[in-house]
Amino acid sequence: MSNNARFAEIAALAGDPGRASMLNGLMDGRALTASELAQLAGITAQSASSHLTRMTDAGLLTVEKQGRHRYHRLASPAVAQMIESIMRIAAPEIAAKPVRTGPRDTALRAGRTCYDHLAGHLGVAITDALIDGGHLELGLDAGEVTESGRVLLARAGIDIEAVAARRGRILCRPCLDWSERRPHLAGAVGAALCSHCFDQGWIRRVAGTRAVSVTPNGQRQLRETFGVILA
Amino acid sequence: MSNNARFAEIAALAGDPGRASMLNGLMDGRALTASELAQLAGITAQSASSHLTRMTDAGLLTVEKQGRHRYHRLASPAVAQMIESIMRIAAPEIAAKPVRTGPRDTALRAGRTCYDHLAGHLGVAITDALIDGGHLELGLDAGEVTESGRVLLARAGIDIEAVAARRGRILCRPCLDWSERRPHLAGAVGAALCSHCFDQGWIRRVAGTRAVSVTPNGQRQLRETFGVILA
DNA sequence: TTGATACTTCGGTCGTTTTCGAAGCATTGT
DNA sequence: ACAATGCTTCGAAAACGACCGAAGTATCAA
Repeated sequence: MSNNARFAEIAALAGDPGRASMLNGLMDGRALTASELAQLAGITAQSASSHLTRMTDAGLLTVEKQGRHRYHRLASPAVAQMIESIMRIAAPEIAAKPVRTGPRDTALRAGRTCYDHLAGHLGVAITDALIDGGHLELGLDAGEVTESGRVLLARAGIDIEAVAARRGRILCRPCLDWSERRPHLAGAVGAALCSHCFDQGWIRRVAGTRAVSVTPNGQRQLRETFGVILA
Repeated sequence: MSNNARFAEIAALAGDPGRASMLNGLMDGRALTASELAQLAGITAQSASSHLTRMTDAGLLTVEKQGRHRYHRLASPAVAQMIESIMRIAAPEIAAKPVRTGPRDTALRAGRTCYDHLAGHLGVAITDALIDGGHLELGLDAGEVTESGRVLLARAGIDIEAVAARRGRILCRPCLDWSERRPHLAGAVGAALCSHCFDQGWIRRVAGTRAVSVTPNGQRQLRETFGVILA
């Protein structure tokens, strides 16, 4: 098949409302069952099954069989990035929201994961705190960790250089998933920060949901390390 | 309309073979007439017209009326990036090609523009030369200009800081358009470099095509400034 | 073994979309 | 004014794909 035909095929897969719902539902990086995805998209299990097969065959999803459940997840970060880039066009009002840089109410009411990094108020609060502290600079479609940010992250135990070496180079970018109306830190650095928070026990998944809760220790650490202020 | 519906609508627009052809045909950043796009996609003018209207309405394209021609171009770099991110999924074998870092044959047979930066052998040769010289580091999905690269570009008259300030921050990334089988420098730095080459008269558009030719002076400058070796 | 749950496959209907011929506008050139 | 060119609108035919009911397979729990 020609490259152009494959291009159209991939885009067409994302271009059905039902499949689009599923893809966006998987944007938090977790694996969902076929039934959950069917319900999410508001279609029957039969239809969902067909859609999921097609998306898996095309390399958009991977599936993991576990008992009588089949867990589906996005096949790669590249797929998540594709979804986000489409969303950027579809919902420009989100992308247009400026990254605020002054101090503000960082109420930490809800946190969630978004593919591989932190989103929700938690994600926004951490991102804001890093920016306020001069550790991070985030533009409309790219970002950079400052020298002080490197020091800070290194002191917290996150090896930016290792992250950079594994991926292409440092990849820092704003994420615009639309449950949050403000950009928050994604990319390799966002992912590293997220897994570090889990590893340190600062945050925990709320069982059965995509939400994360901040542990008491996590609240203290986030405040002391990154200056994240809790409401 | 819900965000999800808009998402699906945008993706579906890219998901038709004819429209996909047109979008990819516009990836070099130039404006093409409706007839040219129709021919490119292999469809009649009527069909093309309908497609172009829809894509323009959806914000994917902008149109400029000039006499009895209507010139269509991608509406924004964000659209180009969306197209590229879809292509990344559709043609993974291109993305998987490693960025070569050793010295090599930098035959400079053909150059073209790709949306807003240089592609073709010219784009690849410049990118390679920058990497070889330690001025640029380019990974799978992000890149960075090194300190020596900043000095080099500044000496050549390209103000990286100004570029960075205009866009979010420095945005350096590999581009994977599929006429070239190797990544080349895109992003804000790639765009700045490209326009600088035009401004300095190092390269010129070949009338009526998307190709650029390197002027004799350009060949000398590129060799002396960036170490680009011409075959 | 029996029944329930999770999911897939089959088959047919129905709505959407793409397509192009034909006709209609607008602009340019003579 | 008239014809030619570039493009759009209209209308109808054809193709495609999404959908769900029904039936089939696999796993789990008694």
